[in-house]
Amino acid sequence: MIKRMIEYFDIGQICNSGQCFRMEKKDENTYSIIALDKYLEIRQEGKECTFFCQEEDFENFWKNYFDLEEDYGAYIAQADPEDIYLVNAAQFGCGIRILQQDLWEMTASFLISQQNNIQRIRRCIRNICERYGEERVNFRGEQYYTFPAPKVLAGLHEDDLRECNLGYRSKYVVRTARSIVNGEVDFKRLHRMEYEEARTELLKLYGVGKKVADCICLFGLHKLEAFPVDTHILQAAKKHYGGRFPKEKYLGFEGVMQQYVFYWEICGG
DNA sequence: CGCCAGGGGAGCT
DNA sequence: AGCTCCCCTGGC
Repeated sequence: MIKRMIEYFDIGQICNSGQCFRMEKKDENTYSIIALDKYLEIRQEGKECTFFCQEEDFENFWKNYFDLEEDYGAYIAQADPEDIYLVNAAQFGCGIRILQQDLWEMTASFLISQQNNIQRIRRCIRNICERYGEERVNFRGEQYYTFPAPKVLAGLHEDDLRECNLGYRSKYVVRTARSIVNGEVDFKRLHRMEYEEARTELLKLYGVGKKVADCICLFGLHKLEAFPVDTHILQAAKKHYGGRFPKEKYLGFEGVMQQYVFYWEICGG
């Protein structure tokens, strides 16, 4: 059990920000998270966070996962003070962090996300994990499941994933898994690429367009300059910016600002 | 029952 | 860059 006082961290906001589909609210102050083969519970009261895990896992994994070394207050402070909308949005979502999640899981998750709502995305992913992931047991003695590796999903038929409620998106996931297994796209090399190059590489995957590629860059490769444009961001841009968000003001951390706008649009107002 | 929207994408012009 | 068509579920 690890206790820390953390600034600009709100596990509830992170859970609702739509970047992680394997985080659940257990009760008012407690959330559970599954990442790789690890299970964590966090309790938060104000700035005081309790991580229910071993010191070693916290230092070697979760600290990085939650991007705790990064100063998000510094990002928020750079919001243009004349941009009242953005200043308010950043304040409203000031506890959000860009999680450092698994590249393959993010790729599959955001393939599933298209023309889909967050609740059903969660259910799709839970179905896939329960059916094709590996079983583990948490510290409470409860079972949980890992996200299946590319080679597992590559061996499936499209209809197998339709049974997981993916609908027409199942062919995207199966074909992409095969592209990774047969080496058409080298996932290990993506981590060493700059944003633009990684994005171009991801766009080669069947079912990955600009929006999904940027989500993968932001959440799976931690490229903070990636700025996914979806329907909500587009609506906000029309309402408040005459059509296009001024992301050139935020070079290098465009994606952080995107999250504040997105979170405001789905949870604010 | 029909309609429509949910963090789009492919394929074409 | 903009258009059409594609296409699955759940809510109304």
